[in-house]
Amino acid sequence: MLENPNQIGKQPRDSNKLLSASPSFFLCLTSTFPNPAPDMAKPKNAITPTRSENFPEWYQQVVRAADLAENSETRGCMVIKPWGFAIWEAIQRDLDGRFKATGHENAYFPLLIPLSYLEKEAEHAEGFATECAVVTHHRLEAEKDPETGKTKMVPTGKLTEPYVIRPTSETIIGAAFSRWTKSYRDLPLLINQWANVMRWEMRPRLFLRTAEFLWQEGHTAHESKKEALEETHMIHQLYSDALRDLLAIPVIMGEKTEAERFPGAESTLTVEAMVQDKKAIQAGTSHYLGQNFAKAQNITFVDRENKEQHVHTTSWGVSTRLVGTLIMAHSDDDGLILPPRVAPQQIIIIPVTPKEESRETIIDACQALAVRLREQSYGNENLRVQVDKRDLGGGVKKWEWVKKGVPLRVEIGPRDLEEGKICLQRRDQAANQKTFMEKEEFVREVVGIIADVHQTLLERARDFRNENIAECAELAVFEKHWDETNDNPGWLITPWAGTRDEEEEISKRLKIAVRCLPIDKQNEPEAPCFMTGKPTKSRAIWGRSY
RNA sequence: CGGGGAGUAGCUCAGCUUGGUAGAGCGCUGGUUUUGGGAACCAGAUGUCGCAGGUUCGAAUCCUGUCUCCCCGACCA
Repeated sequence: MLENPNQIGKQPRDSNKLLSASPSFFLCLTSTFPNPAPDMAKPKNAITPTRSENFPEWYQQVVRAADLAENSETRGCMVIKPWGFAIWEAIQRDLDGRFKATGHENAYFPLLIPLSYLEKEAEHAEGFATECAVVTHHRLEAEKDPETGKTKMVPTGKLTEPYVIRPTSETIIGAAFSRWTKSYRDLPLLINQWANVMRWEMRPRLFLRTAEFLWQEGHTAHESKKEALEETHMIHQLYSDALRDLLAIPVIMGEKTEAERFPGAESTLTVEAMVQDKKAIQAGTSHYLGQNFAKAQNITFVDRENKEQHVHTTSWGVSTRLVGTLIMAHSDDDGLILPPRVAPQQIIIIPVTPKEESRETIIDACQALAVRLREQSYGNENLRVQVDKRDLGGGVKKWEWVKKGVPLRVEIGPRDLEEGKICLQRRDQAANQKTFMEKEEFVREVVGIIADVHQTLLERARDFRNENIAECAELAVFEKHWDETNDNPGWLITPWAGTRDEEEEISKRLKIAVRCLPIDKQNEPEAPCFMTGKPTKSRAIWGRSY
C-alpha cells in the first residue's frame, strides 16, 4: 500500500519526459508494461514531497495528512477541522489564563465597524484600506428568472453608511473606551476579546494568512505613556514565554522599525520565530499606540490634578497563524509533530491483538493504563490519552497517529502483557524507533517523558535557528547573501543606523526586510552600520518572511 | 493586482490537440485469508467533468464570461 498512490501513476509520465523525443515509443512501452514499476517500495516518508524537495507543498500535505483544515468554498477562508481546532483551543486556554492572571477581562465587540470609524485615524485607515470587506446592503429580495425559472437573491436595502468587516478592532473598541473612561479611577482599562477578523489577503495560505482568521486582540488604556509602555512590554514577554512553554518555539523579542510598524502605532514590539525553511514569522505583536487613537476618537479622562487628558492605548494579538508557525517549526517528513501542551491527544495507546483469544484482555489492559495515565497532569491539565480500539491494521493506526503528530504512542501486545511491559514510541524520534519499558516504570516516568519531548523540540528549534543566524558587517557580504544564487538564506544580524528611507531603499532592492531590532542587542559595542558606516550600538535582524 | 499553472469519483490524476454521451490507481463497502504492523485476493458502490452562457444533431473536449485553488511577484499588525 502506498501513502501517496499517485507515485505509481506518476511513474510513466516521468519516463515520458525522459523519452520525450518519441511519444509513440512511450505508448508502446506502457501498453506492453502497464505497470512499469511493480516493485515500487513504499515511500520512506509519510509526506510527499519532503521539506527539502518542496517546502510550501510539504506544508500543505502535512496540514492535510494531519486533518487539520481544508480550503472552503469561500475565497481565502478555511474550514478548521476538529484536530486543528483542538490545537487552537489549547492555545486559547493557556493564553486566556495568562491574560486573566495579569488583570485583563474578556469582552466582545461588533464584527461590523461603521466606515466612518475607520476614517478617524488616517494612518490606520490607509494601512488597512486595500484589504477590507465592505457590507453595503441589509436585505435580499427573491427574483425569479423568467426564462430559467430559477430564483435569484438580489441585494436590496442599500445602507446609508457602509460597514467594514473588522480587520482589527481599534476603532470600534476605541469608541467604547471613549464612553467608559471618565476619571483616572477608571484606568487602566484592560480588555481582551477573542474574535474572528477579516483581511482580504491577496495570497492566502492555510493558517498562515487566511482572509478570515481567529485571534485575540487585547486593548488597553492607561493614564501615562510609561504605564502603557509597561503594558506592551509585559505582554511582549508573556507572548515570548507562552511560545516557549506551550509551543516549544523560541522567539527573538524585538521592536519593529518605523517602516514595519502597525499603522497608527508609536511603537510595535514583535516576537519573531524562524521556521524550517529559514523564513521568519511574526508570531505575535504588541503595540504602543500613544495618544493617536485617543485623540482621533476622543478618549479622555480627568487626571489626578483635575485636568482633562487623552489616554495612552495599547493593542496586542496572536492569531491562528500560531498553528501554522508550530507546523513549520517542528514537523518532519512523516507529518505533524505536536508540542505536547497543545496536542489534542498526548498519548495514543494501540492494542496489538494478533490472537483473538487474548484480544479482550489486551484491550482491557490498555484502557486500565489509560485511566491511570489520565490521573496525572502535565502543564496544569490532566494527560489526554486515547485508546485506539478501531478494527484496523496496526500499521495503519500507527501511521495515522504519526501523521497527526501525537507525542507518544504506546503499544501493548500479548507478549508485553505477559512481561508487564509496554512498547513506547516518541514522535520526536524516528517513526520506527521503539523502546520497551516496564509498565509501572512508564506510569511513573510518563510526565517526565512528555516534558522531555517538549524540551527536545524546543532545543532542536533553537539550535536550528542559531545555526542559521549569521553576523554581517559589510554591505558586499550582505548583498551576496540575498542574491539569487543563495536560494534558502538564513537571517543576518548587522550593525544598523539607517533611516527609514535607507531601509526602504535596501529592502526594495534586495527584497529583504528588517525583521526586528532585538531588544537585548540595542546597546552593543559601537560598530559602523553595514550600510551607512555611521557608528551605532544598535543591531538589526534581516530575513525573508511569511 | 501582474505573470504562470490547474479545476474530471473522497484523494492523485488520464481523457481534451483530431466533439459521439466518462476511466485508472489508491481510498470506501461486503466477503475470505492474514496480522507486533502502513496486508492479499474476490465482489461492489461512487461523477449534471468548477459555474454560467454560446457554437453544434451532439460538448469533459471548441468559444466567451465568471469563480476557486496552487506557484512566482507586488502587498501583508
